[in-house]
Amino acid sequence: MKDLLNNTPLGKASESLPKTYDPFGTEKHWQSVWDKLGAFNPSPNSSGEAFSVVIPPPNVTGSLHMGHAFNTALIDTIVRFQRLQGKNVLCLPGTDHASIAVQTILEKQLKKEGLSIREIGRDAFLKRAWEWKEKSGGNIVGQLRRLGYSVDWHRERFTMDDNLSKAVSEAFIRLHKKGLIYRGEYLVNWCPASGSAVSDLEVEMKEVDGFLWHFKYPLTHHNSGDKITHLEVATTRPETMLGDVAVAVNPSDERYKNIVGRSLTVPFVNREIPIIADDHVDKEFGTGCVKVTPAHDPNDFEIGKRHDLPLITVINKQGKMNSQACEFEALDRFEARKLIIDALDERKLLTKVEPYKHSVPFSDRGKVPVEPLLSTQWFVRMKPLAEKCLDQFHNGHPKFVPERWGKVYKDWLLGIRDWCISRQLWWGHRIPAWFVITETNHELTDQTPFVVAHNAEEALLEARKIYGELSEVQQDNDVLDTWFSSGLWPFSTLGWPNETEADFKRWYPTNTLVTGFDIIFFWVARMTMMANEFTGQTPFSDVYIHGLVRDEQNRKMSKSAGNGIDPLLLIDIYGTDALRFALVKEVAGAGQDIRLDFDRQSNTSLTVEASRNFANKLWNASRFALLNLGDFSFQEINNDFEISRLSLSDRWILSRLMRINSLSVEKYNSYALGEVAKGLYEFVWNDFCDWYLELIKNRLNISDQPTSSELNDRKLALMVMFKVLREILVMMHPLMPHLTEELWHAITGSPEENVLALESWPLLLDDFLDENLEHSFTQLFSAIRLARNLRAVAGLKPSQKVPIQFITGNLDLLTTLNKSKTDIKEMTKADSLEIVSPNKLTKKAKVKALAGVSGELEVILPVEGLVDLKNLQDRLEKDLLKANKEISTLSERLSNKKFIEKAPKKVVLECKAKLADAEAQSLLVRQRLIGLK
RNA sequence: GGGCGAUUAGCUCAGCGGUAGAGCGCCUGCCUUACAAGCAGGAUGUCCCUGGUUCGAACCCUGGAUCGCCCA
Repeated sequence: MKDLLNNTPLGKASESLPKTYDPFGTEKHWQSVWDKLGAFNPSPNSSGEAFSVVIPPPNVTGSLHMGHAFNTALIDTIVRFQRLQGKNVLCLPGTDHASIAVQTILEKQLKKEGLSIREIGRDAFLKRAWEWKEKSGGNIVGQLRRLGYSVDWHRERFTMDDNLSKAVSEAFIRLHKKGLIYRGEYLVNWCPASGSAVSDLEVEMKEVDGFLWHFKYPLTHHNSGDKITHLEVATTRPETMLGDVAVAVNPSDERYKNIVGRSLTVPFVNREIPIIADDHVDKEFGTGCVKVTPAHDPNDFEIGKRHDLPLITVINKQGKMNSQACEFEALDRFEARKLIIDALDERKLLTKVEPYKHSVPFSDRGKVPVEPLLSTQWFVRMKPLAEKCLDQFHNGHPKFVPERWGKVYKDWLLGIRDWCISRQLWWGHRIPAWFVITETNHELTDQTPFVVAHNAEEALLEARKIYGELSEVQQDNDVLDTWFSSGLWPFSTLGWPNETEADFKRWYPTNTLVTGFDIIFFWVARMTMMANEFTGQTPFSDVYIHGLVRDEQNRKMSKSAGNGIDPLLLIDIYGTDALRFALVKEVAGAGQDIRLDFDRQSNTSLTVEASRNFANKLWNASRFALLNLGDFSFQEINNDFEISRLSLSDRWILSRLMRINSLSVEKYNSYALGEVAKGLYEFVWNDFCDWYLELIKNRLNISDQPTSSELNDRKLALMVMFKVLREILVMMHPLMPHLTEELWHAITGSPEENVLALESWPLLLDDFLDENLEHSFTQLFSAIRLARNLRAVAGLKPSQKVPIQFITGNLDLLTTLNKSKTDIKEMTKADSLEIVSPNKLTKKAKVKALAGVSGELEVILPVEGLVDLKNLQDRLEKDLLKANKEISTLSERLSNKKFIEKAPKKVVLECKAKLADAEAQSLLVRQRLIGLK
């Protein structure tokens, strides 16, 4: 760009911009300039109020999807705005190791090669994982860069970096010391596909069509007086019957009152089990008898605890029946189900099979039903952590936008449950606990004691201190839930546990967290809990929750559903700024999901195309400015102008400019980014391009021998145009960073190293605000539209010049129109223009002139015979109908006494004014219609 | 079962007490030397239904319908 400008003769910038905006070279160019300048690498020592954001780290699972692009667009818009506000902004990027997801991918790859992780071993597997991380992480970083993300790449973090891993072990150790981490045998959600426990949050309930099987358990001992010989139970999972340890009934259930305490015999395993009474049993459901399998069902587990029942596991970690399952041993759980049904049927114990819709817990990642399984795992005691957050929340920390998500957050904290943090995986942070195996004869059992430490040496020292010099230790094989490290993200990335780090001191706590509502529990709440525990502060003041990107059929875009759209595909077609603008503009105020249209046949999106067109509009407005610059230097034109010499239209556009400035600041600050985008879109396209640029064309396009006053006015118009344009570019910059940066340099001549990204937000000058003037211009514009409409209705050629008369009895309007006579003439292609009040009209148009009416304004085009007047007549009749309808509704309202009494005066007056307008219009239209006949 | 959200023009969505708006699409004219990725003009709505509050309801409140999400 710079070269083009310098090479043009006479320092003219004209004709240096191509006709359409080509985003591709521009984007690459400015991204590298920003990089080179270190524009987004703040120093903690710089002045300015601190503003910081940590980005939600994408998983290193391959590549980004539209959701990331959306999140990125929002965050980058916010931080770029804050930079323009003069703040010392840190936006810190990074990626997440995503234990389960990555390990799943790698295991699939191994399988293709005919290998398994057991075969290649832990070290070789981890080597592969790191290779994968390098590749995927690099890919993701490349994608984020193409989005124009103004983050500090020098501070890029990965959750398994040394420092962050140290933070993880430190956090674990501290929690353990406080007694908030414990090891226990509990029913966990076992995912047979990934071979690991998963947390409650990683389980998704799905409605499935299944069956409810009813079958009988016979009483073990018959008494002669027994009316009942057996109890009937119902279940959706018959295979668990082998692990049944009781049948429960409601204590108030008359049907079974007498046999509580007796026992039943479980078929196949021939186990004698008690009939117990428990309040939680629903008398109405099925037969009112519930089989109890504490080792395989969370509800039964609770019943088991209450009644001190044994736990019998019958399904193993591979999802197969174990040795407790007698003849069904080694069968897959679903296979066993079938055979057990058959066997029950054979023994005449099966009484009923009914189709039944029920919820089945599925593993998020493995996409298979999870198996509630008894196992020893690590847990975090969450209640104390949650309580701190609830306290903070009551004091307004963090603030949720939109507010309603705060309630979701709070409710979850109120019902908090302990968090299973161990995962039977290899990729991730290995649990910093070492078992003192010498205490249990070199075997790892649930009784083996352990020590918690930062590393093996420390662990060994600790163990020997407690258990004697001969102790040997062995580290726990499992890794931590990925969210454990994500929970530390806002402070581990800034240097914690070293709280004296400059970054930590300068930028913690952070300001805004921007993320989707789907991870409020997973991530947001985990971060607030960890942060309150370890730093004593809520890690961000605001949480801006946005919706999800959905596809054209309203489905959530996801890789697994295969309906994701690669953001780069759209970027390649329309450019980054177009995509970003489209995403931000679609944001609803209330954090709704956004739907992005996309034609998979042609790879096109009308929404993004509209934004691309807007980018082009802005491009061409700048091009227009440059083409008119003539011999002026940028310096001359960018100077302050004399306010007293401004034309009405100058004052008008400056008033509009100030209005959009203040509106934008307000909306940016309240995260109403979509409204900022819409507001600027309208201002640029309608006010600036459609009206202002059109209005000044005749001032710019002066004669060959201009007078000095013409020359001065031309310069003034240029100065105003350039000022408005410059400020538009600053305000638009957070939304379309590349385009605006390019145009900024083009229209200011700034050297490359003075980037718009680091400019200051334009001053808001209240003196320019002029509400009355804006109102006058609204009237002026409708007058022009009226004339144009008349031309169109009459079928006049756009180029055809005609005489035009404006007639109005409204003095204000008359003044307004008279002041802008030249403009009106230009905008309506009038060869002569008369603006008069009705009584000044010398000779009434006797010819069958074209006439249009709007309110108190009449427009007359005295051209006879050029057109068929039928069209015009229809038009007028329609206007009349409309006016009369308005008259009737308005007069009805005004005749309502209560309305006059109770409605605000202002409303009543408005109503009267409107009625007067409508009556005037009706009268004028009728006169015109008569005139036509 | 509990909670949340949505329902407005053909499509995607704004508006949230004072006679319905935008973009896209559609119709009619225009290659008017910034932009055809454009310009000018135009058409289009029981604002899901139902009661109620109010002088006045798309907007607030009852109840309901449909769709979607979260939690159990």
